[in-house]
Amino acid sequence: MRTDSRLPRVLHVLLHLDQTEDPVTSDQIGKMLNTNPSLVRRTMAGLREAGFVGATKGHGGGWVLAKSLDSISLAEVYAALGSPQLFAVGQSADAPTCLLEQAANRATSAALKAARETFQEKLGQVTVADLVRPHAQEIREHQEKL
Amino acid sequence: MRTDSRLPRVLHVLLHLDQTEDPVTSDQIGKMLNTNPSLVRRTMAGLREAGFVGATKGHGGGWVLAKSLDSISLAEVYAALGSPQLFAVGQSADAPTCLLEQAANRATSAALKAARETFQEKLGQVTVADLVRPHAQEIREHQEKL
DNA sequence: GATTTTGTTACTTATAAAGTTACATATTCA
DNA sequence: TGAATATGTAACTTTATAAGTAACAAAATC
Repeated sequence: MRTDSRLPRVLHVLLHLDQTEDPVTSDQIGKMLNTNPSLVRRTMAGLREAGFVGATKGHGGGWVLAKSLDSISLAEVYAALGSPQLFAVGQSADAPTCLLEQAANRATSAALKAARETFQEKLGQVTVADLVRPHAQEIREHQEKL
Repeated sequence: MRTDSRLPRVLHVLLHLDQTEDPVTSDQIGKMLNTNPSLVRRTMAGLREAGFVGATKGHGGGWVLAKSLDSISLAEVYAALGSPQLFAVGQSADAPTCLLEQAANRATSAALKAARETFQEKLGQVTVADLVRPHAQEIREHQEKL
């Protein structure tokens, strides 16, 4: 598959939405992301369902933030996108009968699982608001060590 | 892209090669992996170049182990495959000019980088021989904590 | 010299996100 | 009310990459 760039893209959108009071149309967002409005609507749908943004139709309509960015973690954004497949690497078969193949799959899965947990942890430690507050995360991590 | 299953596949092959003295042909391996010999040769090429296996041509030829499996870590196997792209998720663009997009990419990359490090660490802690020695890894990890 | 087997190139297929098109539905404005 | 603006959504095409396939030269064995 092509690399899935939805996570950074919607983060980008959320940060922009935070900079204005007015609704931003899918067309405007599409120009920001260098893509088209239909894809924007499709991608943003998950965020709407999660209650992070609202969309209104008609004149003066568009997308607005429905929640403060400091109350949304990156992990929640990823989940709102449907927790897309994280890895390009995976197991060899679903239910191999060969014990050696099972062992190979177990080892691969164990490493991927650990990596996924790290990914989720990292995303969970950061809010969308943190992204535009450089050093905010470092400070937070420093606090955790005390 | 389709899910890359080369890592578990070659691990599977290495474990099988360890169970016999005789060379195993690409055709036989292909049947094991439910694929064809050409793909086997292409996939195994990296392991040959890394010195993990040897291949001989002609009658009675095929693939043999060239190194003990307890001296090969999973990380080395992964590297021998060319360190294939690990993630299906990635950044939005190569060099965005928008600062907010840069921030979104940084956050995404940071989480992926941490996940990759975990993945590599996990692979580095296990040898191929460990895979068929259940509990061996748990014991090793337990030792590390002392 | 016939057979077997690897090494390698070139091409096709499969998969999932991205991208595109189209249109129904809802809202606003004149 | 009717025109214009937007979303919501379905259907389709494009793109990227591993997997899969075919073909054949080179090398080794019988």
